[in-house]
Amino acid sequence: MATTLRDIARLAKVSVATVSYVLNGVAKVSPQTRERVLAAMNQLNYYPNAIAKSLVKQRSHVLTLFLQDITNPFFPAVAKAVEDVAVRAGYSVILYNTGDQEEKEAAYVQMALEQRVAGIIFCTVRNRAAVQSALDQGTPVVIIEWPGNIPGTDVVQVDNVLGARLGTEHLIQLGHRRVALINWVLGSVIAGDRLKGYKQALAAAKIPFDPALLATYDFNDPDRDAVILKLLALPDPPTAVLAVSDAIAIATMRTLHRHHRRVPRDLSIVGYDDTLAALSTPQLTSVAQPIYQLGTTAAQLLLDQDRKRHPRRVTLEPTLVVRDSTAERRQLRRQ
Amino acid sequence: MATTLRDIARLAKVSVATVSYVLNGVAKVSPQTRERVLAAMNQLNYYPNAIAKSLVKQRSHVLTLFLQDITNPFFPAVAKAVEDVAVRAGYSVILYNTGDQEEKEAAYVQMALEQRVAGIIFCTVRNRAAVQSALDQGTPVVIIEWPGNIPGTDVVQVDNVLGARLGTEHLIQLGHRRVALINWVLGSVIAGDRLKGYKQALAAAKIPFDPALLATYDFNDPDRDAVILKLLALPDPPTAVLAVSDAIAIATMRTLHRHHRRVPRDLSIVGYDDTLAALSTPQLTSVAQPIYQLGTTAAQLLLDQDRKRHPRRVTLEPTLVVRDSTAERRQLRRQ
DNA sequence: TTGTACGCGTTATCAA
DNA sequence: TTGATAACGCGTACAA
Repeated sequence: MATTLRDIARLAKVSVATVSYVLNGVAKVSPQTRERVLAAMNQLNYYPNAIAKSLVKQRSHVLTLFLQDITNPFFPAVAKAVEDVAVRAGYSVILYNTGDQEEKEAAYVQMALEQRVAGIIFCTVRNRAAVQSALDQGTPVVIIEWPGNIPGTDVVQVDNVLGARLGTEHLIQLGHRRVALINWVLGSVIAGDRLKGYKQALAAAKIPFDPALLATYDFNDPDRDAVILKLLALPDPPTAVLAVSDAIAIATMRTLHRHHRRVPRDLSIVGYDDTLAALSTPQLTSVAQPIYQLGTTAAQLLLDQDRKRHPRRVTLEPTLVVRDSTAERRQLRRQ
Repeated sequence: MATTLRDIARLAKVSVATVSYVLNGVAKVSPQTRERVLAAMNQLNYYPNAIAKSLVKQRSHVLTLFLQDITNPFFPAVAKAVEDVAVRAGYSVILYNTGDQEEKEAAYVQMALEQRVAGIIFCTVRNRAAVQSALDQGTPVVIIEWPGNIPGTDVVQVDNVLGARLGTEHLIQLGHRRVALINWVLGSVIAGDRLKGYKQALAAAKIPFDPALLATYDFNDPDRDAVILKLLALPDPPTAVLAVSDAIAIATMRTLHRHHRRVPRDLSIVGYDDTLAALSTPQLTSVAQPIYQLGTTAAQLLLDQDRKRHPRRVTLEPTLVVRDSTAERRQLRRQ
């Protein structure tokens, strides 16, 4: 059996209250008793029982991080960041992979609430009701990258319009006028914002927007490479591509390779996220998201919530990392 | 305030004990009272308090996973696997990144023990004392990939001798006789086992072992590429390379590329782990580790420990995944 | 089948 | 500066 405050009290010939005082430094304790208590704790190899503490405080020293899938290269850095901040404040972090499934989200929120966790960070959510049930139960919530508004939650996000604009502008500055955008299936706010940034860059350079240069990539589609071939088959094909993730960019490069287009000689490519960018050959130019900072900010907001009660929204800025997958547009032929 | 058993008991006009019974299905409760209680629970939007439950049971429904760095592509799959098994059994998973630092390991073990976690999985450990303190406190421990013996712990590992042998044999079968091994700094049991497997494959093919073909790669060394150039500068240079991780293989490929060696035309390369292998160009042939299975097995062992009390050791087998980075040895010149 | 009462290890509120 | 003691929410002998 683990030793308890009572055991120490007995050994040190004081009351449990006194032991608790020296443990938490909350009340004045005379140096002599303090010493006696510390000695007893040492002798009995005492570990405080966080559970009992939590029962009194009605909150455990545990944060919860919800994400879609830790196996997706975007998330590990978030998890690391949250843990770094949490641990420094004496909190542990529980991780839940929701797989973007509403039922799992609901079930895991339920588990988290039963544990009386000190707060929840959603890095990805679909189930608004689940979020709401956490708020109803009084658990602080921070949401990462969810542009929808849920009153009572803090939000941390990255400026997606700016990111897409940066990537597109870079290509335009290299002389490209036919820039394709390979996006996710439209519908999400993020995909919409990326498109918006892309259009802004075109407009600023007075390049007309051509819907034919818009493609939609879906990893679940067995015929997913068709959209890329379709771009290549255009009468006036793109000389550059902005992909909305490094994974898509790499998949695109592979398809291009198979069809004897060379990067960046024949086509320039910009990725997004800067997670896999350094691994590919050639190394990808990519729009870097401040992923780690996303996590630390979220954790800080969460741990702060008691003090400042108003919902807050923090927007971080992406940056462009130039590597080897982008180059000046080749002049094809003199006219 | 959250609603408690007492609130429900009051509303349903029964005792708290009865409410507890229907909650856990432990004693016979008449259908009528059962219904009344469930209705009351529903009406009051009751969340069981896992903390109070844990205090009684002296164990929380939380597992702990220690790993070096979730940002390293080996670990996310382990984390996912552990979580999948844990959640199915009603457990949550706390994650700690130790960064391979003994002090952090000790501090996090302390935190875990204070939380009275139901068990700890170490996927990476340096600090034997920390492990021991967990065992002393009666917390079940499973260790992944640690060949050292700590009595009282279960161990899950992958056969590293076999893995290195598979990779080397593949290259030998392709006609290569000069196969380099790019290993970590020697000293760890894993590095030793990989070397052993490499030697076994050479011996089986009656190829003499040449220490000049052994290299040590260290990502922290600013001059880390020198070891590769040294291999290339040998009088009789290797035509194939086995690297002990995909990351090293990719770094090697990049260096080769810079020095105008083409893969697999001039050199064949085999990676290890099969984590990044599919991302590179050309895609890497790699020794695949059953990473996910490593995690599920560890979690199952942990959740089982109460029943079977004897320490167990499970060894899983790696497999070879052939892709585009290996090819038959070119006949350089007819003699 | 149901109720009473105690214990789990702390913190916190009083008194002393 | 210390000590008794009542919570905290739940499980569970034991009694009814």
